[in-house]
Amino acid sequence: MAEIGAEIGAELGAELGAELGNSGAARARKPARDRILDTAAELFYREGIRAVGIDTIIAQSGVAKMSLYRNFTSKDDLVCAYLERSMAQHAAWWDRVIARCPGDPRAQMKALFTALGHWIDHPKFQGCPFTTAAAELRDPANPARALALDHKRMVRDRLHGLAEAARADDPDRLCAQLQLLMEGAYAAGRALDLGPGNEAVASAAAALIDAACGGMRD
Amino acid sequence: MAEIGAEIGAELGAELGAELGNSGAARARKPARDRILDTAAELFYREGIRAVGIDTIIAQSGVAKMSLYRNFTSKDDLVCAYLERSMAQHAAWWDRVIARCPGDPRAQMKALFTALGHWIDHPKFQGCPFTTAAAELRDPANPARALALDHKRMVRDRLHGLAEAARADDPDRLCAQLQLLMEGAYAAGRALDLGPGNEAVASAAAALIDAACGGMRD
DNA sequence: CTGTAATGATACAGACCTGTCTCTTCGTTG
DNA sequence: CAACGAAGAGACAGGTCTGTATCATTACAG
Repeated sequence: MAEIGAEIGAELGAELGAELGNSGAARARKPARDRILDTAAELFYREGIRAVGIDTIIAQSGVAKMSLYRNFTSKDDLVCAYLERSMAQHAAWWDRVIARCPGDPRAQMKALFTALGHWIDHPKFQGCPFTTAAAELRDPANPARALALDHKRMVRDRLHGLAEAARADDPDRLCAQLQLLMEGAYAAGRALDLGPGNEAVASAAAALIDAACGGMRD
Repeated sequence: MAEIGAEIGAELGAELGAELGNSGAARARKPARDRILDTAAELFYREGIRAVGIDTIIAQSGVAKMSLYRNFTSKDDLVCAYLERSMAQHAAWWDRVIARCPGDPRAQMKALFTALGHWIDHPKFQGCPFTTAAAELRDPANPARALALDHKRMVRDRLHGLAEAARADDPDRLCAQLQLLMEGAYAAGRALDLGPGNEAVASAAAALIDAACGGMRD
C-alpha cells in the first residue's frame, strides 16, 4: 500500500512537476529548458495540448518567449519532447513494477495491472498522455502522433514478451486482450467514475491471465 | 457476417453521412440545419472538434454562416447537438444488437462485444466520439463534456442491467470489467493496430462473462 | 403578382495563437 | 573592471477562429 503510493508518487511526481518539493529559489536555478519542459508537461497533460498556448507556458514557467524558441524549434517540437520524456518515465515505471516479481512473468503482468488500477485513482490522473495526444492530433503526418503510436507498439511488445514468458496458450491473444484492458483502464479513469475501478482492473487482468494460462498454475 | 456488415453500415452510415445515398438535388433539399449537423458530425468525428472550424463546416455543407448561427447559438451548441444525436444513434445500435438474442442476457452481452469488435475494424472508425470529445474538451464546465459523461453513465447502467439479468456472481464487478474492455476497444481501434483486435474483444468479453457467471452455463 | 420568411454571400470586429525581433538585464569569466 | 553570453521583457507581424452585421437571392403562400 505504501509501496504503491510511492510508486504513484514516483510516476506522477516525475510526470507532473517533480520540482514541487524544491524551494522557489532552487526551482528558479534550473535551466530554462528544464523549467519550460516541466511546465509544458504539466499543462499539456492536465489541460490538453491544443488548449495550452505558448504564452501560457512561458507565463507559468517564468521564462522569456525567446528562451523557449531557442530551446525548441516550435510548439510541435516541444510537444514531442514532452511525449518523449513521458515515454521514458513510463518505461521506468514499468521496469520498477516488474522488478518486484523477478522471474515470475504471470505475477509481473498482474502487478502491472494492480499498479495501473491504483494509478488511475490518483487525483491528478488524466488518462494516458499518448492516447489523449493522439485524440487531439489527428493529422497522420504529425510527429507527435507518430510518437504516441510508437509508444503503444512498445507497450505491445513488452506485453507480448511477458505473455510468452508466462507460457500463455496463445500469447498474441492474451497480449491483445491485456492491451485492450490497459487502454480501457486509461480511458475509464479519466472519463468515467467506475466506482472501485482499480479492483476491476486487477480482477479483469487476473481473469484473462488465468484463462490464458489455465493449464499451469504457478 | 452480412448481418454484421449491415450493422456497421447502419451505425456508421447514420453517423457519418446517411445522405450519401441521396442525389445531390435531394441533399440540397434538406433543411440547412440538417445539412449543418450532418457535415459537422462527419468532420468533428473524423478530424476532431477543436480541429474543425466554423468556416470549414459552412464551406463543406454549402450553407451561409448566418444560417448556422440562426440554428445553433454557438459552436458549443453545435457540438452538443452532434453528441446528442450520436447518443441516440448509439442507443439504437445497442438495441438492435441485443434484439438479436431476446431473453438471453449472456448472449446479448457477448453479441455487443462481437459487434463492437467488428465496428472498430471499419475504415471510418475513429474511436468513441464521447471519449475523444472528453479528451479534447477538458473544462469541467463545458456542457459537451457533461454530455459525454452522461453517455458513459448510461452505458454503465445498461451493462449493469445485463450483468444482473445474467445472474453474474458480482454484477458490479462484471459491469466495471466489461466497461473497461469496451473503452479499451474504442481506444485500441483508433490508436493501435491490434492485429485481429476484433477477435480479442470478443474473446476477452467471453472470458470475463464466463468467469463471472461460472456457476451456471446456459 | 406580392410580400414574407429562409437562406446565400461576404465583409468585418475582436480575440487568440505562433513565431520573430529588439532591447535590456544579469551572471560569469578573464 | 570589462566583455561576453544567456536569458528576461515586451512589441509586433501574420494567421486563424468565433461571432455579428449587411445585403442579395430564392421559395413559397396568399
